[in-house]
Amino acid sequence: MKAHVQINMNEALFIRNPEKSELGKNIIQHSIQLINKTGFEAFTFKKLAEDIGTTEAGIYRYFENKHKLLVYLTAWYWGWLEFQINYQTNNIKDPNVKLKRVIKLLASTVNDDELTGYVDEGALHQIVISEGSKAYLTKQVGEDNKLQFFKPYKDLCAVVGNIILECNPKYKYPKSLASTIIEMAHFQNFFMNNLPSLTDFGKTKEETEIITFLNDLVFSS
Amino acid sequence: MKAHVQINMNEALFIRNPEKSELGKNIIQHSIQLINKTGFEAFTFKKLAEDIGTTEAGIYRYFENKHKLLVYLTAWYWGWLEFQINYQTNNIKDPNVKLKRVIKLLASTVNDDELTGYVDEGALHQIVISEGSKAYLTKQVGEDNKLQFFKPYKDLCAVVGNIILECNPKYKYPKSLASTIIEMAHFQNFFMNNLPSLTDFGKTKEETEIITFLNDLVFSS
DNA sequence: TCTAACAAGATAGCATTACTATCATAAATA
DNA sequence: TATTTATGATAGTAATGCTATCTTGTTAGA
Repeated sequence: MKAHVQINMNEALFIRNPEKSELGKNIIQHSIQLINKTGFEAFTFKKLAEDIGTTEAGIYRYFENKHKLLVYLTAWYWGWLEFQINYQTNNIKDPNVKLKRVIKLLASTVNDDELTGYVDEGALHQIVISEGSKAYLTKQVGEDNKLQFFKPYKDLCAVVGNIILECNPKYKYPKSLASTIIEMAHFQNFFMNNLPSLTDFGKTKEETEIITFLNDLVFSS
Repeated sequence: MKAHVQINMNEALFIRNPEKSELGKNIIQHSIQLINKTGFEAFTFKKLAEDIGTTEAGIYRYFENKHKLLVYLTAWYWGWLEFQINYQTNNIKDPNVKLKRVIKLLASTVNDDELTGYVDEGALHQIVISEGSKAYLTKQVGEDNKLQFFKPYKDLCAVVGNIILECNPKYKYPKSLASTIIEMAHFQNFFMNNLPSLTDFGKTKEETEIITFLNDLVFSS
């Protein structure tokens, strides 16, 4: 029997837990595909319902609105990524090697994780790149934060920040550097593919170059 | 007579040039305040029209939709900032001093520029921090880019990238480092004020600390 | 096994958003 | 003076973002 990876989700993000029903899992699965395809602005619950073969009202029984769904998806992704990082670095002693490994995980294309059935991590990774910031770049960020919606993201930053401190206990800005590399792993990827002149990787479009850039940035600091 | 700073705007961003009429200037001025107050999602042309005392149709004669207006505002900001940077660094010889100056300009609260009448740069700076990324994080980024909507942003990155190269001609990632510091000047500010645990400045909330962080990041690279 | 609870489908409806169109009027210009 | 042009006033329409209700099928408890 295969191990089942279960991401612990904040209850306030949904009305009914989507993990616990077929319709719920369909909502997650199809919303990832649809957001990816149309972009978050053009994405509506009506289209999603049509896609799934249910009704708009059906979706609203799970999520209050599309913003909460986006926050759910990104939170799930950060939770999953932290698990990946812990899993893939837990036997590494050298903090420098560890940090390199983390950067690689942050900046690499994600392959679909078989252990998580209905979630397509590759597509979700694309959503986090293109739409992720919209989860917190809102006027309600304060309230959302009080409800702990961004805890998985903050936890991940804390994990990365601590590895940075292990590498250099005197470094003064571990948290800011952690959020910088996490954001930049995604932004440089977006720029490389969409606004290439903002990067130095526009020609090759190789994410290994992003990794090298981030390594250089981090290890000279 | 005072010099008049005029930012050269892409004609494809508007239907009628807002700089050339009272209503147009009102649209710019009031949209900056309203987007700042309500956030871009809740901002509508109807509310803006009520604010100004005109009609929705009146706004549509200037801008096709609110996305174009946002792109216009951010493009204006980048154009203005590049002018500021050129103006405030043109007599500096030492590229290191120059780069420090640029970082300071990028990460400091903007005071309203008297030379630009109807534009409140301070408020606009806040919009660029909170909403700026939404101008390009869309599905139409490719088309918008073909129409040169992001030229002012790219030009600014190029300017910063060149200063980086002056400091260290061997550095391999000047453009990526430039876009990183520009983005981070804004993101660290947003995080500091809204998700403070993602930064190391949450307690003091001093933007001087962001500047120190960015300087450290850049000059160790 | 009967029944209550619940999930989901079906349908309706409503306020707001995101526009487009038309007509009248006032101001600028030729 | 005639005419273009900008604005205001008003209307209308499709899509969006919900909420409500009613029904049916499924599940779980008594």
